[in-house]
Amino acid sequence: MPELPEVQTVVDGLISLVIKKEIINLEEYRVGTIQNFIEPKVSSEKINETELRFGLILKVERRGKYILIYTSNDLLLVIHLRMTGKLIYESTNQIKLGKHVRASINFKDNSRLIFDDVRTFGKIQIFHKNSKIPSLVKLGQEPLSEKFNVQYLTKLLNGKSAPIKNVLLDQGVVAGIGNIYVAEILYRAKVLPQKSANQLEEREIHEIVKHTKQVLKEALLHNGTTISDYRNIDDKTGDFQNFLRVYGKKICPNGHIVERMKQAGRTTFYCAICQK
DNA sequence: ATTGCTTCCTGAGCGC
DNA sequence: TGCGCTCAGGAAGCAA
Repeated sequence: MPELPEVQTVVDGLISLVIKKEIINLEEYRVGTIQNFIEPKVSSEKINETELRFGLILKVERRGKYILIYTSNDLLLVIHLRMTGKLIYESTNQIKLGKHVRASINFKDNSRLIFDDVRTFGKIQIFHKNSKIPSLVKLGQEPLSEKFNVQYLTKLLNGKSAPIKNVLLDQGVVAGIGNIYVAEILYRAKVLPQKSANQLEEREIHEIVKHTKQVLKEALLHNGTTISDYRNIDDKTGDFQNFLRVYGKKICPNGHIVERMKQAGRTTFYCAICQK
C-alpha cells in the first residue's frame, strides 16, 4: 500500500537511476495497464503505445501518490501504484519477466523499468505535459508543504460531518495519506478516528497537522513502510513497519488493547484509551 | 454538496 | 491436499 513516503522513495530512486535515459518504447503485458490519452479517441483501432516517441526522461516528481515522469518529447507519464504496484529497475533486459509484470518502460541502453502489480489496479497513463489531468487537479495540498497548516485544514474540515479518518483519506483534502499513516497520525494526535471532522478543537487540528508532517518525515527517513508488497525501485523493502504504533498492532505503546473497526471500507486501528 | 457504498483484482490465510 | 470463504485496500463511479 504505497502512500506518500513509499511513493517518494520510489521517485528518489527513479531520479538517481533513469534521469536522461532515452525511452525506446513502452510494452504492455496486461491490457488496460497503459492508458494513452494522447491520440484522439475517434477510431476504434487499438492504440499501439509502442509507436509513441517519448525521448529522454527529463524530470521525475511526486504529487500525492502519483509518480510523474516528464520526457523531452513533451509527454508525461502518470503512474499510480495503487495497492500492489511496484516499479523495479533492471539494468538489463535479459531477465525473465515475473508472473505479475504488467508493463515495462524500455530504455535505449537495454535497461528497463518493470511495472509489476499483482492486483492489477495500478495504471500508467500517457498525457501531453501541459494537459489538465483530472485526478491531479482534484488533489489537496501536499502534507509536507507549508500550505498544509492549521488554517487550511480547519477550513476544509468546516461543515464536514464525516469521521476525521475518512476526511484525511480524501485526497482532495490532503494528498498522499493512506490507511496506514492515517492510523499512525490519529494515534499520535490522540484523536479518535470516528470523531466528526467538524467537532475537532483547534488544538486537535494543530496536533493532526503537526503529527502528519512528523510521521511522514520519519517514514521517509526509513524509506517507507513495507507490509507485504511495497518495494523500492531496487526491490528493497522499507523499514517504517518496525516503528508503527497502532496499524496492525494488538497492543499500543502504552500497553492498551488496540481496537479494530471498519471505516470507509477499510480497517481502522485505534486505541480507545489514548485517543479521545 | 456531502457521504458512503460498490467495484475493480489476486493471493494469503484460515477452517474443515 | 484442497476447497471455499474472508480479507487486504486507492480511487472512480454512483446513489441517496
